[in-house]
Amino acid sequence: MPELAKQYNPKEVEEKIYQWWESSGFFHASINPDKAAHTIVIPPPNITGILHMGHILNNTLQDVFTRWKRMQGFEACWIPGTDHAGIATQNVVEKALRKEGTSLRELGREKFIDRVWEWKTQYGGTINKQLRTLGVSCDWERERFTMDEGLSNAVKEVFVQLYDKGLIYKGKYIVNWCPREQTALSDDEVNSVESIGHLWYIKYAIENSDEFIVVATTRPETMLGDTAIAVNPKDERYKDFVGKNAIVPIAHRVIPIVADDFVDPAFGTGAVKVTPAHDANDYQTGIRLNLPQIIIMDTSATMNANVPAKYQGLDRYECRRELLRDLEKQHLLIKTDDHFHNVGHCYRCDTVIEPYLSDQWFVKMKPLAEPALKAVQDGKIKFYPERFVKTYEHWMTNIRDWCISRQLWWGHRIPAYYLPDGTIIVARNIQEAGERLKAKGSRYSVSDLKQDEDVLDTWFSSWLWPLSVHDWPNETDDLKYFYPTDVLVTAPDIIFFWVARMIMAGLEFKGEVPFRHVYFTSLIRDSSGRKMSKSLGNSPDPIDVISTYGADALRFTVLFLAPVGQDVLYDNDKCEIGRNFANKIWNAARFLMMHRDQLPAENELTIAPSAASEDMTDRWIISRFSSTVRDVTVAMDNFRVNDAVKLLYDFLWKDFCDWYVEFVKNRLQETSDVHLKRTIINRALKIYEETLKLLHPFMPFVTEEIFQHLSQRKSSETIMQTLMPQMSQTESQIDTDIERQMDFLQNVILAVRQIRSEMNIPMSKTIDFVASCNEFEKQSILENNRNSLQKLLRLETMTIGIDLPKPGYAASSVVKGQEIFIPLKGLIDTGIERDRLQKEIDRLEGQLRGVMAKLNNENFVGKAAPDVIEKEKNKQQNFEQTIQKLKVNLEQLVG
RNA sequence: GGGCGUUUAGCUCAGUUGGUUCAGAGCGUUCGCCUCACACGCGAAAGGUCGUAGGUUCAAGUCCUACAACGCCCA
Repeated sequence: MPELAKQYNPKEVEEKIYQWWESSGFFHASINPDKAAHTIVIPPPNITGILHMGHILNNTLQDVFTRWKRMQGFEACWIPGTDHAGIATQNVVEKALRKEGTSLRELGREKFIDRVWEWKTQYGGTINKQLRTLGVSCDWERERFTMDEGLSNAVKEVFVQLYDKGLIYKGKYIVNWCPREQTALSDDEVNSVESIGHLWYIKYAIENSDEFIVVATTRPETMLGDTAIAVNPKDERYKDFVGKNAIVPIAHRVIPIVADDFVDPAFGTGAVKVTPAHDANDYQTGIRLNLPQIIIMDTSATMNANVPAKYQGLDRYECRRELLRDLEKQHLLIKTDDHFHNVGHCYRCDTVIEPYLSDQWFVKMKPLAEPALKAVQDGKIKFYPERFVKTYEHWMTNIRDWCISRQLWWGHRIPAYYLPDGTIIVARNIQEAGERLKAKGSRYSVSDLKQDEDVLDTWFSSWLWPLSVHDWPNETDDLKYFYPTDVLVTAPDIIFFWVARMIMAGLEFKGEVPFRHVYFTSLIRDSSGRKMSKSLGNSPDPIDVISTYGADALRFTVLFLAPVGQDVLYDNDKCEIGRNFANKIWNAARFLMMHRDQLPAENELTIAPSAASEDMTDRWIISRFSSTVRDVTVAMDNFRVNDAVKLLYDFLWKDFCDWYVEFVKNRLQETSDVHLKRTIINRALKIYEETLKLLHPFMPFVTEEIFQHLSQRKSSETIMQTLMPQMSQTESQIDTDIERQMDFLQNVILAVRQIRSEMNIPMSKTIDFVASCNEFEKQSILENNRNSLQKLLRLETMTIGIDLPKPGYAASSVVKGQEIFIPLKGLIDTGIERDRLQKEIDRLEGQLRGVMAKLNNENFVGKAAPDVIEKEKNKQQNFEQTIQKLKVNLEQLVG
């Protein structure tokens, strides 16, 4: 077997291993009646997207869950894929067309869509290639795309079902309009950003009078579409105005002054202009009061023919400037205040949203939301962290209808057909539309039908993802076996966009929740707590990080830094945590294998370690290992990945390397019996290999690489398909007695090291050791580990006994009631030792005071649980005895 | 304005049902080590009134109330 390099080098192993895994089909899951399924569907990234730090955490977690369950004996299936990202993708391709000097209108719908598909095959899905460098164990054979045929069928099916049930309707409605993307957006696709703007106070003349009424507005250009002025009915200032008419300045249109409760008398002047076609609130008022709706802009927010000629063709902001200038000239602009308000921006291109009146399709959400809310409240779906239930409840109880039409070409075309008379036929395809037409007894024929030009919101396909990846509405075997999924791992910012809607879809269309657990990931921020963003340039490229530190290091580090529900302050330097740990694991293997390979390779020497050859440290490490298996399993069952990672880190680094391996070294030196040597090393290797399995889901590459080196493997043998150590089988090996004994031994060693360090006794100088015990058990623990103590502490002589006489001039320590002395031979400054002892006495006396305060308190003795009182009494005794011993030692040092 | 979260060592954060020598870890700092797996390492140390003020309790980092600061979501 080739010797391992001194340092672990991820570059040499990761790509090679991944290719082997993937080409061997280790990631593939298929229906297996002997196993329970564990399914995860990936939150499909956008096909235009590239990997960023957020994906790293999210996908590492999904991989950890998948690998963990796979090694627990589940048929673990992780389904990858991408979504078609209507707006983003259309933008990218349009940009390319512009460069070529053409446009989508010039190409026409069909050719444009061909172009998008072409683009998709050539450039799309970069992210899935990048994800492989992270080591993800997705079943790539099952990769899906939201525009695939199967998924399109699901979309059409759902649209028709909901329409037939009356849950989809078309209506003229005020929507969030992005003038740049030229499409409607749903409420969730609008980011509201607090901005500094102005409040302009404008005078409107009262018809047939010299009076004026002053209104305040943040968007003066919309006055050209005003159809009323509204005041609060209780507002005394304007009582006399209600019922009169005002004249819109510039436009010279006569509009009524009306009373409506929604007007806040404290805002501005208490009189507001009403523009039903360009403001969501005004729209509602307009409906209530039956006001006309005047659309004054076209779809790119350019002023249209409904405004005075002077302003026609101007952009909304140019128009605003022009208009304000004109108002000022006419002395109609009274004042301008600075004003903070929230302005909606497009989540894709950040353009300011224009509320716009247009024909759109909507889903009625209330009937869908009710069962979805209940499923979470009843615990059929659990959220981690749990607090997101509140966020979910709030949104679900205040839900508004979902605008699902988008004025784009790239996406699922709305399966609605129009007759020349405006009748709408909704159908899965044109044939079905024809049948439905015939069933209606219409005088028209199929050739008269014209399909809706618009497409559906991308989320209208994403919300079906857990179903549609298995070709629902077909009741496929895969669907039966793999649905519902087990865990959804996602960022909390899409809880409304996606999580809530998937729950609705699962319940509505399949009658079953789509997943049982939802794990909301942390947000990755930079080291000063700012969100990572392209414009700030504070977002490291994960591919660079992986090539610098290794995928395992990055994975381990983000998990190590990411407790449930807390944001992660990330910096590339922090990857040293993971890199150093990978190297530590590597070197532990290197040590064990070097020793094993030094031994003659006789058959009889490969025998398994037996219980008879175990010493205390063996039993201790087995116990610690078993505790670790239990604690990690419990942590994983509760989705506390961060805990699991820390437990493994501590076990491997501290218990295994710092302590156990050190003892193993001494035991190997101590004996010349190769048989025994082999037994010792094999046992250590066995425990190490089992630990590697526990660690594999978190650091797949380094664990696989070492696993392959540990022994001769068959060509298809991979750690990822081994069975994880099971808590049920190891739990009985937890031995608190042994852990207690080992704790004593460790504390003796720590005490002597402390003396060495504080007395400045270098390791090159040997020292004498005297242990005066008052318990036979502790005496024999020391006796049984004479050799290890001697080597670890570099001891010249060792004297161990019961109630030994104190050496005259010695540093001392009390460990669990047992006295340890290091004779100083007069060479060392006793002042340091005196200070050290005094400090320890002071500390213990402080503790003792605390204990005594409790024990002297009648209330405590009267009310606390008996076992708690007992413990306090024990503490008192221990403290008193230890202090007593330390004091005697201190006095001796003075004398 | 409504909701949610955070506040513990210089920094980043654990601390799950109130009670174990409970005040912890990693990084950083200081001191000592090239100890034959690892300097991406080994050994040791210093460092905190647990945001503030009340309350509940025999007992509060932990539970309750108010307040403050910071952050996120919604309006």
